[in-house]
Amino acid sequence: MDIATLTPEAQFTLAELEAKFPPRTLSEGARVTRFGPSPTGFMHIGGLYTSLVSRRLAHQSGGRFFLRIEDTDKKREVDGTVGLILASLATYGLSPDEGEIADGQELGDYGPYRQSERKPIYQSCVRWLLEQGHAYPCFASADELQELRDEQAKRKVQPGYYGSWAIWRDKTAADVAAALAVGLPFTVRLRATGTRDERVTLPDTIRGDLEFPANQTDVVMLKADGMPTYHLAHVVDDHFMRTTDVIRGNEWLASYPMHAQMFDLMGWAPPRFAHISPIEKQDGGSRRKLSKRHDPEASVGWYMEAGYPLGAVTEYLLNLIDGRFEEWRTANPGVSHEDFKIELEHMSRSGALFDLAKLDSVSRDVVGAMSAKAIYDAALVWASGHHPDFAVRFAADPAYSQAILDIERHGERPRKDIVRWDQLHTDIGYFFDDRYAELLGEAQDVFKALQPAAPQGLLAKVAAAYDPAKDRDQWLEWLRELGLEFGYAPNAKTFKAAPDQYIGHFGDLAGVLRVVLAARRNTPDLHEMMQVMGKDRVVARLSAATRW
RNA sequence: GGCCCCUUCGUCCAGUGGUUAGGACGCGGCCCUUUCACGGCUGAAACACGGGUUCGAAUCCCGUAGGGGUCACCA
Repeated sequence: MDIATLTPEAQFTLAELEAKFPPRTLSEGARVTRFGPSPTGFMHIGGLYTSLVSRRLAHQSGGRFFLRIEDTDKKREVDGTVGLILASLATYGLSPDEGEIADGQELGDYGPYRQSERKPIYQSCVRWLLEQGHAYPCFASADELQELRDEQAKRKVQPGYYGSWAIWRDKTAADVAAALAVGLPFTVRLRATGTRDERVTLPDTIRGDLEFPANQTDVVMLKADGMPTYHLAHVVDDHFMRTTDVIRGNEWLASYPMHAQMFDLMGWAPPRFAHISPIEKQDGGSRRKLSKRHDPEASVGWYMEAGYPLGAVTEYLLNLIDGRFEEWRTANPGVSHEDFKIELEHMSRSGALFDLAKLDSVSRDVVGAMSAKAIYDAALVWASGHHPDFAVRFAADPAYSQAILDIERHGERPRKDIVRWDQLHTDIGYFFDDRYAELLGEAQDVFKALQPAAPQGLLAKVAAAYDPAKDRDQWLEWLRELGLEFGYAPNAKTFKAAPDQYIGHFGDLAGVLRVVLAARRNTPDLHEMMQVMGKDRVVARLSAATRW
């Protein structure tokens, strides 16, 4: 049998490949990690999660994090996905050190970083395995394989291509030559070496030692189109790309024995493995993986659209990765989350349930720690892409917009009322005159509902006497006295003690001013709000309201 | 079904033989207060179950149950 015809694209000897992709020269303890998405349409939050773990681990150890596009299944590939993956990673500050960084542009010496462009490498390795007798061609058709499985199901034996079920495993060279001669399509399979009672141990960084039966399945390594399966590609790539730590989803746990066997047959030392549990979602009585079909929040794009601050998503994920993050964050407020060192050993073995309420809470804290300028910049970027109307208003007067965001945000206990950028246009819209005008009708209804606790005369007086130079306490005191003249109790307690002697209390008065100035009853501190609005705007709104 | 993984408040984590089982989010109450937000105090809320081992078990062992994964020429 002519092995060369089975691997037509093989070009290298193993020694040549070793020389081409030499071990990396990195400091002791440096980890090389990777993210290997397949471009099938979107970027899953789990991919961001895994990338975050991998990149952190590499960088905090002085190593490297690379991106490898696992596009060996051309049928499933969706155009544009690579761009989406690159953009998602970049957005969250997770761009790789190596690999594809832009359309057609690659960084690093261990490429190409698209598996579809590495066929010669895979086939070279397979050729070697064929030569050693560790692999063989299989001409079984899809139908034949199906019959095999049906038969196995009928006899209630392990399904799969193994042992005596592996019909092409021990065919003669003549049989192979004959099949080849009639142009039958074929795959190349591993000649499994595992015996019945043999066990293999996986020293998992997160889970500790795990034991499995040794692999006995003659798994496909090369598909009929000459592309590698995940199994072969993983082994070959992580060897020649010199990965030290494979961090992947726990759905790969079961196939570890195959991988271990392939590393062994190739004569390579396997990397360290860490199998992480996927983020799950409550579904009725049970939990399941976040799915693209049913859960919009499974997509990284969802968080971008919803206007979650980038740091909020990252910090929430960091919480799931390492429970000590929260404690660290409390002890180090305002410090970049980049400074937190994760430890795989602290990752939970069970899958975490995605909790939106917790994300929101983390987001509140993240935004709370941001400066008005930082919030402005981030929110404007978001608005430009997702809420153009607001973006225009917001960008018109940056100083004004930032002053708005700075209200009650500069002290020891900043406001924590912002969760996502998309709430901004409703929360602070009234500061902008055009938006305020739109809200006026509703505000007047509320105002009227407040009658008789809304004396226009009082508004006129406030407008006439408004002096921005007065500090908060002075102004409040002044207003309190004015309110008293108009029948407002100085505080709720006094009012409650004698409700029939007053038309309301100071809080009601403040409420009236809020409705007039902001077209809503919930606003930040009145005094500070008025300061930011400026005297002209305040007086104009108050004066106009005397005619409501 | 075989193999494998997982199991502490609703959720995310602490806890590695002796704790009133701790924190965070969420929820309730109280306080602060010009509304909202913040903040403070406080409450309800968990060791899946059954056997062992031990003076003593959330912690160790064995079962059981439940959940999840995997058994493709998909990754």
